[in-house]
Amino acid sequence: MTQPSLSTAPPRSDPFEDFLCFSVYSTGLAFNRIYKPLLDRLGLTYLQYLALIALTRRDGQTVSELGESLFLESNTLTPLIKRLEAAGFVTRTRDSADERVVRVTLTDKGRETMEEARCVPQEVLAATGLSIAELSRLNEELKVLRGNLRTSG
Amino acid sequence: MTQPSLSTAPPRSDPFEDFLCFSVYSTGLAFNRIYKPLLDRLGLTYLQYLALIALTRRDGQTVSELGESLFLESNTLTPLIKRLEAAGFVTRTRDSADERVVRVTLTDKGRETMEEARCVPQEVLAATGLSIAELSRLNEELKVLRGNLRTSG
DNA sequence: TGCGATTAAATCGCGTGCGATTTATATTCA
DNA sequence: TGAATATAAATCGCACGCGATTTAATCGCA
Repeated sequence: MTQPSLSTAPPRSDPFEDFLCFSVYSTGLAFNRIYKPLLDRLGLTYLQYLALIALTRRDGQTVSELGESLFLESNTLTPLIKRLEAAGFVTRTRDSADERVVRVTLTDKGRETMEEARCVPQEVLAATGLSIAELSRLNEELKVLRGNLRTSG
Repeated sequence: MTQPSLSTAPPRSDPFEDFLCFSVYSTGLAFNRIYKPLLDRLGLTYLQYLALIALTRRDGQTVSELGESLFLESNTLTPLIKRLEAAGFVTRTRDSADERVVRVTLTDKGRETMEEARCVPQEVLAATGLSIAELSRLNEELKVLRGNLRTSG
């Protein structure tokens, strides 16, 4: 044997090939990298964009209600919403009927910015390179997986 | 009409139902929440665990090589690896042939900890509630999606 | 009524991710 | 050789996520 065996060489292939969790994780990173330049123009981060989508669907939600949609809690959302408020996208007001509750409301600027963001989903869709049917099926499978992970946790 | 129309009521259902990017994002969060208690016992975060897996497959990798596996760069990896070093899991050494390069090597403690982590994948697998076939198919689909996102970015 | 329990948000500290820049080393090629 | 270029890590600042705790308001019930 004048050549070192290829089969004993240290593996240089993807060590996470078979790790579903890593595929989910790294696909999330990849999505973020697609969104970033699109949202930078609007002065939004991905999570801020999600929060504004939720408020566009239903304005005046409480921090907890937003958290149920986003699967996040006040330790993450309170600073996020304060940054959205500081940037002029939303206002935060204590509920007069229950002073513990903070309601988050879109400003005109917030609504206008979400109008400008109308084209974002199409651009992201194109970047996935998948058909609507494929995307839809993958989405359903992930929602099942997420549900399973959440109930077993 | 004595009752307000249901169809005009503000939607209270999941506003991200049809967002694949959100399913990926939130499934990633859900995975992290499954891993956290399992890895806390070992004194590792999820990303640290991934880095040690990569090193277990091939020890002595450079920061850049690790980055290729993890889809991350030195701005994320350098602090990560320094924390792993401070915790005694790895050593960092400048490559004598090229002093720009830093090689990361598992310590005995690092190898022992990864031995203790052997059972982690099974526990996560169980938490997914999916069959091996389903997991494998989903994994392949996500890898295609990730590849598409990366080439279009 | 009042006081203990509950609830909603906020706060704090730490570990990612990442754009932008900097530092140190190696390479290139006139 | 040596100055310009390229490359590998490191550094910096900011925005998440989240466990743990705190603060403030409401509820429950004797």
